[in-house]
Amino acid sequence: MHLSDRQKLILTLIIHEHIHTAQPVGSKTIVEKYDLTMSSATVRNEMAVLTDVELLRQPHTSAGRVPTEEGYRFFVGNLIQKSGLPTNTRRTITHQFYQSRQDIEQWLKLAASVLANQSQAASLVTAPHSEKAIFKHLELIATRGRQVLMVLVLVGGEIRQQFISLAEPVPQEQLSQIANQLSHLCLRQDIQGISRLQGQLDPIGQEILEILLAEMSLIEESATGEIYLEGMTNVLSEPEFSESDEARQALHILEEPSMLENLLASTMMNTDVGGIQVLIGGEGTWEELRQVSLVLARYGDPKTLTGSIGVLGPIRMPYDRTISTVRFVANVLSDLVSETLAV
Amino acid sequence: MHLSDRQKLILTLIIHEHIHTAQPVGSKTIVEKYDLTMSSATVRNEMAVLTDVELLRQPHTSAGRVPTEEGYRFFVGNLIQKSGLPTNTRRTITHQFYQSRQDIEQWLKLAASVLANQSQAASLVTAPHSEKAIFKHLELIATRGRQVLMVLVLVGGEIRQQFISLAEPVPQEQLSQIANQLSHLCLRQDIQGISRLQGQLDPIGQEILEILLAEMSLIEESATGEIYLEGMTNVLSEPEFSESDEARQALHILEEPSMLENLLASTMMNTDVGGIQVLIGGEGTWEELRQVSLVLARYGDPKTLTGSIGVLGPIRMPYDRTISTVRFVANVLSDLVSETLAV
DNA sequence: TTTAGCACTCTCGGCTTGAGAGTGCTAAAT
DNA sequence: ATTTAGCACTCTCAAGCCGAGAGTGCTAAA
Repeated sequence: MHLSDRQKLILTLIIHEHIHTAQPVGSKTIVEKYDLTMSSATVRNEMAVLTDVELLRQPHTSAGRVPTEEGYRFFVGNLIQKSGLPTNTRRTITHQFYQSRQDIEQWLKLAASVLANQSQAASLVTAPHSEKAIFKHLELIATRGRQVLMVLVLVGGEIRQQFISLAEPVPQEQLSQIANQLSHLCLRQDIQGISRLQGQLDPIGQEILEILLAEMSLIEESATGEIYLEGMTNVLSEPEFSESDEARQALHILEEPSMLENLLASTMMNTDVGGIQVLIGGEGTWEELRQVSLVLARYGDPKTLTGSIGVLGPIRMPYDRTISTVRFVANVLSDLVSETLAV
Repeated sequence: MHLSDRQKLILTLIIHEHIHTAQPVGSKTIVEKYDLTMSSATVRNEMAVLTDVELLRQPHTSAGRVPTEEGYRFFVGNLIQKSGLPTNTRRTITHQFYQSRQDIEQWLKLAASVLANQSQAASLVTAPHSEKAIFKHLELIATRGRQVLMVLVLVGGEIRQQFISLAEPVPQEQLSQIANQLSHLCLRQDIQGISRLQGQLDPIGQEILEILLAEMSLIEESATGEIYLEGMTNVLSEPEFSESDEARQALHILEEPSMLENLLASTMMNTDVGGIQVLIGGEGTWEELRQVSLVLARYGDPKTLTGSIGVLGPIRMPYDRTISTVRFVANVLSDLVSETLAV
């Protein structure tokens, strides 16, 4: 299907208008609001055509037109390349990142917060995560009796801490020594490498080694890192969600880590770092997302550590703005991650 | 104000009924539903009295009665002592905790999840936090160039990790040595104690000491630990929130950490561990909470480490059930925390 | 090809109306 | 002195009706 320039213009204007009135838009409205040189009748004819090819829809005979999901997709398709963020917005955002604490967790929270505020919608950010767990460093800290705090650092910077309970109390001295020994033996090894050490250590070392291995497989198995959400309430203030049930279902997906991981896994599979995915109205697959759209991106270092960020808002969200924000924040995070965390 | 037993009964029944119909309840209804031995006229007379003392309210002349906030308070007051959780529910919950990973973070997430599911409302859990930061252990892990990962453990078990950037690159060997030295020097010291070490160390040690101090004051300043939320969407499915704005405002408070910390600080001040606070309809102070109630509890070790947990639901929530759940989960957490984290 | 004009359709808010729910009062019954 | 039956009264709510307004599609002229 190919559209004339005029048809594209009209489609764009209708979407644009609908996005911030949340109302069906009529022929007269756009002629007047945008000072078109043609008459409303002409617009009406074009609108009829656009309705035929299912880019527009009329809720009822005598209402204006509303974009269909296909319409939004067309619109977004034309949009996804260009669209930059205003320089001062970029500056504000960058500034916030560089004056926050130099800490990956802070950055991720900040990213979630920036996305939520800029887009006035719900945002999600997953911590960078690598598919392959490679050992970097281990610490053991005695707490009380047999309880020991284990801190495991992976190449790339993922950190897990966990309280473990040993078979018998071990003094801090000895723990440090074991940690040191293991740190050296395991450095830059993956799970296979480390499991080869089994049986070569004293009993306590062996005990810890097993816990270590269990933890590392756990990390490899999980599909994403920690998930940060923000701005759920923003979505609720959109007029189309005053009958809250539609919004509830969508937000519920965000709240349920397993569902969200699924969604991200299946969506981001074929998206590389720097790329943007726009999911409009659930794309026929995700029933619960029928009334919302998702703008998603990957960030990080393609081969090693990646995470996802995204925004969930009403279908009639300001895509240009949202896409550029998401893309920009993804880039900022990519930079920060590769600066700080790389081996 | 003192009520006759019959009045109490009627009040209780009305609240009970209203809680699961979400409708005003009339005299005839309760006589029939609860097989009362008196007639509806009698009930009506009593209802008139209860309305006079503002425990009940009628939305309009010819509707049934609805409890006022005061009414709920009276009801909850009679309730707060007793109310135990069914044994099998207790078992289910305990079971979940003991089969989860032995990790404070997991426990807190689990607590949030249990509360949200059991009460079908929104839950909040703050990580245990002590007002006084006491040093336990320090680790420094080289990552790349001047970037160093610092892991700080406090007595009580709070852990902070942070990437720091030193003036010049330092090899892991030396970092370990510094960490060791500092760990010994600072053991069980508070901020004052540690600041006395200033100037007695080599330049790198000094640099790290300062970051350490900054971090510790940051911890002391913050009012709560990490906050975990869950089940926000549960609240949205309540009928009174189909006009979503009321719910939005309340959920917004949960989403905004500063507001929530405020709320917790001012509410929990005079609640000791094991105690329960029930905030009904914002108690006149919290405008945004007018339409909701909060059931809050403290857990942890009174003198050292405490955190808060709570449930936010519609005013007409099943208080008995919610209170016992919150109390039970608080106790479980207290046990786990004191078992694991104590010095 | 575009546009003016017009008849037509459909929604939406306002209004009315009747049914139903629930009350409060009064007078009789216990 | 309570309790209860009876009844008139009040108010909401859903349904139906109406007219205004918005917007369309078609036709015929420019």
